[in-house]
Amino acid sequence: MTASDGAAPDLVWFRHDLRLSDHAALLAAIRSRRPVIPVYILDDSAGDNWRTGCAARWWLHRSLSALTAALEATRSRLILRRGAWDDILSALVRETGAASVHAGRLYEPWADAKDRAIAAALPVPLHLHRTTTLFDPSSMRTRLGTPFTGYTPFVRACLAGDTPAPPEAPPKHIPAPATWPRSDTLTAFELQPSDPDLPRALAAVWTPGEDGARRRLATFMDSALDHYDTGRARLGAGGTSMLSPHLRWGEVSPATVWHAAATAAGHRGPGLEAFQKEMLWREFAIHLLRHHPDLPDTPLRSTFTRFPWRHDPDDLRAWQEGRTGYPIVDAGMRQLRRAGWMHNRVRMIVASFLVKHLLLPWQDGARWFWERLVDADLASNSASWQWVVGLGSGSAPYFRVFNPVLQGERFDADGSYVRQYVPELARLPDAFLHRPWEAPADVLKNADVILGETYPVPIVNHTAARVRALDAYAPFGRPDA
DNA sequence: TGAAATGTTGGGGCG
DNA sequence: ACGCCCCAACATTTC
Repeated sequence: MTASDGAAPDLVWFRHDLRLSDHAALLAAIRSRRPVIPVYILDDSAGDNWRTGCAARWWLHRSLSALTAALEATRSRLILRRGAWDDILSALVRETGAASVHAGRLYEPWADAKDRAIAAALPVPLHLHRTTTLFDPSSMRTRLGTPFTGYTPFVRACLAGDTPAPPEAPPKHIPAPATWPRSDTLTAFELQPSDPDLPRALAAVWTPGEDGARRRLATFMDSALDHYDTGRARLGAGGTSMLSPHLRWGEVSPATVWHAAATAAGHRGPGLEAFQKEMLWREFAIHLLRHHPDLPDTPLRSTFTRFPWRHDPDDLRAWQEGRTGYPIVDAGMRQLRRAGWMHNRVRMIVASFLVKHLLLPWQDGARWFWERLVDADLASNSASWQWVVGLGSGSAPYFRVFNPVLQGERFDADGSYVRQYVPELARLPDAFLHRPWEAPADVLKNADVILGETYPVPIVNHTAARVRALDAYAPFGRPDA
């Protein structure tokens, strides 16, 4: 028997912070010197109409499994429950006689009201901690006291303030309660995708959980960080950190990543600076969502609610399934389906293609990404789509239309990315890989490509689509006009 | 974190 | 030697 046995426990409610290291809520509970009961509650109604997508649910399943194992290694447990957050928490407090609840704060539009309601309903205090961001997205303000609208001033403010606090080590010991409440099984969460092939494809790329995150971070530090400023343009694996899903689920804290990078980059070079600025895009998106609750659905420029989006289910489906006839677009969309992830450069290319070449609503693209990305995050996803359409201040101007051929040739010059995800084009020579419709008949024949049969003819002509997009967007003008 | 059209410059071929 | 044209390379502007 330890001193803590029999005392009222604290609940540590895990949400978007599925880790033991640098976890402010967990550490606060341990410092209270009470027994700790770690809890995860699956509430499918919590995200309003943004229920966790299928790829992200796969990730969550694996991450919860990893967190359970990590807690059991410290002789603790993870209590799983399915149901409404407030109901389950009230029940758990009642069952366990908990003295308080500690959790990481969320910044989604619905989170505040929900947490306030929970706090009001609970007979014990709900303590919220910052576990998912480097800076506090609520308190950051311009000199005028207004929220930031542009990325650059936001970055200046981040870098002018105190550097993020260094991460804290994981607890060596998590005091256990005398008795554990009952737990659902992970299987009962029904997080596995209906497509039986998806888990194998995802598992080939990803290792969800804190250990997987730590390995991914270490690999990135060793191999790519120093040249990140130029190397991230490479579309094949190895140029980027691929930490986004680990950060999304909080398997590693942003402070851990930030400080690891700053320490590992032996010389403070452009690689480190570029990487930290990417992390600040993530913070900026959270800041934006914090102050624009309708960011996921509603254009930041209200005039765009009247934009004449086309409605063409066939074109939308061709885009989703990666058969637009533009190899770089199709490669990206197929990487999304197979790996639950896409290189950021390609996200911009395919997004531009949807909203410019096809004139289809960005909300449809955002929804598809939401369903298919393992790193699907409401803030980053929404902000990025708005950025591509040209809706935020400082975002892409309306006349910026990516040419998928030039982008492919510039960033996938050796064709390895397209060949990996569009294997039916693999035997085309580099000169025609990104423009198969221009290949002479004998070149196509030698590569076993039959346009319109083994690979689609482009669903739109680039030049015509570009003109159409410029005509459609011009009346809506510049983003900051 | 564009692309395409248009403008400018300078070298080389050629009559 | 000269003017002319072509065109690549680069810069500027326009969408």
